[in-house]
Amino acid sequence: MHGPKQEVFGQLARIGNALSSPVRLELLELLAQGERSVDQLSRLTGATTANVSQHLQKLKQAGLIAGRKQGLFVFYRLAGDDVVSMLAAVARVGESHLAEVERIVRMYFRSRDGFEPVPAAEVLQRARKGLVTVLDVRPPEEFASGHVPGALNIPMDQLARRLRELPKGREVIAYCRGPFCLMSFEAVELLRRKGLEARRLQDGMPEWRTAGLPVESAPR
Amino acid sequence: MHGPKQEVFGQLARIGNALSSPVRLELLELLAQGERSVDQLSRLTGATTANVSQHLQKLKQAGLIAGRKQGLFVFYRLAGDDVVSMLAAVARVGESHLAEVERIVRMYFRSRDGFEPVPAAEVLQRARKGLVTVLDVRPPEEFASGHVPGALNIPMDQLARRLRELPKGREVIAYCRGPFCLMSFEAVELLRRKGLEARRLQDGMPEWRTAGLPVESAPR
DNA sequence: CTAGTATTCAAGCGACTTGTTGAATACTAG
DNA sequence: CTAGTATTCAACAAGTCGCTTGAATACTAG
Repeated sequence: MHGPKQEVFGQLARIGNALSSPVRLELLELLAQGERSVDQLSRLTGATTANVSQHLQKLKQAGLIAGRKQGLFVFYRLAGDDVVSMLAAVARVGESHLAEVERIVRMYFRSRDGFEPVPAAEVLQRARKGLVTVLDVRPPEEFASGHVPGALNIPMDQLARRLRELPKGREVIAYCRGPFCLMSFEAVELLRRKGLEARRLQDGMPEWRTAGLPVESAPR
Repeated sequence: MHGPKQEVFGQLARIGNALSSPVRLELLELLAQGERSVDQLSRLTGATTANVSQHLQKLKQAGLIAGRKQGLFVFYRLAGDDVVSMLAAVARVGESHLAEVERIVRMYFRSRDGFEPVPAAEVLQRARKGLVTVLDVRPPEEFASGHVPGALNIPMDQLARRLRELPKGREVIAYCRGPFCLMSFEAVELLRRKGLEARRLQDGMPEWRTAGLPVESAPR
């Protein structure tokens, strides 16, 4: 049993294979924020450099990421926006058909934020009118790689002591890396405890970008 | 390094794992046509029953398929339309970023059909006006599970001797299982050799259904 | 050139995956 | 009940995967 169809499926199986490790999924989530070098990724995930390198090779062979060498560093990035869409599709299937995912989401994520997340289009509209403060709680390098126009960047681990930087009396819309990134949930929880009005943006930066919405980035 | 995010990624990795075997991808393609029993699948793929059963278990654990027991048979089906969308997303990534897939598609698929495939919306419109004949070249059971309204079913292996059943002077739009199913390509090639005007429908039945277009199915 | 650093390569080992085989289970027909 | 069939389970060998370790490569700084 072999033919062109089987050959194509054999190739597509390599993509599946690339997606079959939690470590690689995390690497993809990080790369979806912007390009990163091997040891940045190594530090962010806690894995050894060699190990991260091997995982990146595998992702590269599956066509999901591409590398760019600059001096001593190799900067990896997602191969295209379609990769983000694919990951979103996988996440959607997981959320609707894997009981375990549903359970974790309900337990750790939804419990922190009783409110519905705000759709991207609505946020864009209200931000343009100056009605809300958009808050990006990711690390500065990720913010620099691209963020919602006009967003304020206060990394999650500094939010508690930098609350005064937030304009008074305006609702805050927080976002971070994506649907499984806890930071924006934590941000909303913290802000509400401090008496501010806060909600989460639906999904994170990669999805915003893929939806074709405007992205602002810091000059290199 | 572990937390809710890692747990979710661990679960999603099971979906990746399920997609990491060509055999399982083929099973999913077949199940996307409609529900099937284990030994139907075994015969269609040529693998042993036990082997197919094991693969189905894995797909089930990943939440991609669900089984329904009826008498002696267990009929498996896709867990939902989002699974079809996910597979389409994977295929799109493969086609745009894996050189090997591009090569195979160009070599075996595109070479048979120099014409652009027809988008689903256009086919529906023209079929309703009676301007084209929609031809389903899949096996009868798959046709019975759901087909384009008004389509004619002539399985590929019978097409050569049943050409007369096609209405004269009308363009034929052929379709089959999906983008990597050769049958509709072969059908178009055959029809054109015989002097008929023929083109392929963009994608196959599962994508048509998922796009929310009307589906007709035979009474049980 | 040399020293230093980011990345990749290579080897090793335990754990897991794949397909096969043969038996066990679950159901229908009679 | 018995016979027969669809499916699943269990055990096996061959192969692959995943992480670690230590060395090799490729580049910059000086």
